[in-house]
Amino acid sequence: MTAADAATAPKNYEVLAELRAYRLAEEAMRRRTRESMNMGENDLAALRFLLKAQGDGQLVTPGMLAEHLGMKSASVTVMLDRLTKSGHLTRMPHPNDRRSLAVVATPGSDDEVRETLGAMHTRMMTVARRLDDTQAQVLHRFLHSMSDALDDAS
Amino acid sequence: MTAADAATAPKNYEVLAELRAYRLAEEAMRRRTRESMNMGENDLAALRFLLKAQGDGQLVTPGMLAEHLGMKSASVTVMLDRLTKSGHLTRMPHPNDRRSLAVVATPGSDDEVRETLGAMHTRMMTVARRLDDTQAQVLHRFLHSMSDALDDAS
DNA sequence: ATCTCTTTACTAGACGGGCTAATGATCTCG
DNA sequence: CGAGATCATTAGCCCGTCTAGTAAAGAGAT
Repeated sequence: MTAADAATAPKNYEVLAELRAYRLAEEAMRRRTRESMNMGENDLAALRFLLKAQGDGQLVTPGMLAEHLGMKSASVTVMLDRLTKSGHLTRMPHPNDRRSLAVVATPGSDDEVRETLGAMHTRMMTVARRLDDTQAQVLHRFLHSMSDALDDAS
Repeated sequence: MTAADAATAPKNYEVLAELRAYRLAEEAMRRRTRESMNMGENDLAALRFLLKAQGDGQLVTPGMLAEHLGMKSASVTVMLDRLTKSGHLTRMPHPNDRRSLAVVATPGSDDEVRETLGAMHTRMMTVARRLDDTQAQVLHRFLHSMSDALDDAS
């Protein structure tokens, strides 16, 4: 494959197609994960957000989840019901504000996510670490430019 | 910020974060588009698929849409109802198979999509075209490796 | 030619997951 | 203390998908 690649110089306009292919691969991975864990897009995102915050020793409230996921506080309530019933998290009293509450992930869900996503993340990290400074620079510029191109207030 | 960037060589492990940032930008763009056109994810994807096929002079049937979008034929029927009512497409008799039908986009929807997505696509194309062969090669390898990393049957 | 199997889109009914509006509890500040 | 803001929750709705079942039409065998 590398021999063929070296022979056929990759045309720059093909990069867009490859970027699209990458996006498709990522979406497929997300779908697999969701299906294997029997939960929706937002449920999984909430769990990831929760685990990350928890790892940083931060307290998460339903309101924070609502803001981060871009959904209404009412919908978050129902989502928490769902995730509580499935045993992924627990509602705990908020230490300072008695109106609010602290959302904490159960130990099991922590393991589950790490197990599912950990290996993949390691593989991606490995790819990234192999880059030398020049290559990292190319990617840095490219990704930034592409992000800007998407922002339409360019 | 750009001055700081030039001074601080981008570390390779930051590339993952930048890739993530790109994904977020893309998702945001998609959401904006959907909201500005008042339609869901699949509706828009169907329209894009339809316009592309139509541009290639190809006939599109509901069954093809079902396969491409990964949804059931029944759901496609309802989607077609929706998109027909919103004036984005029309059902026409299939020339050969009287069981089936041809889905065609209305001229207005063609313009609408091109207008919304065209400028952005041009900007992305411009970024891609600026790459020299070496840079294209770096991106080529990186995107492929990342896609592989996601495929978990590495 | 007709009988059978397959394919195609459609209808009906259910469900999941989001939204809005309204409510009760609690905090905050004049 | 009292008025208004803020937090999670509940109730009721809607949208978009799914499964199951149906009618119409093509394809192939005898």
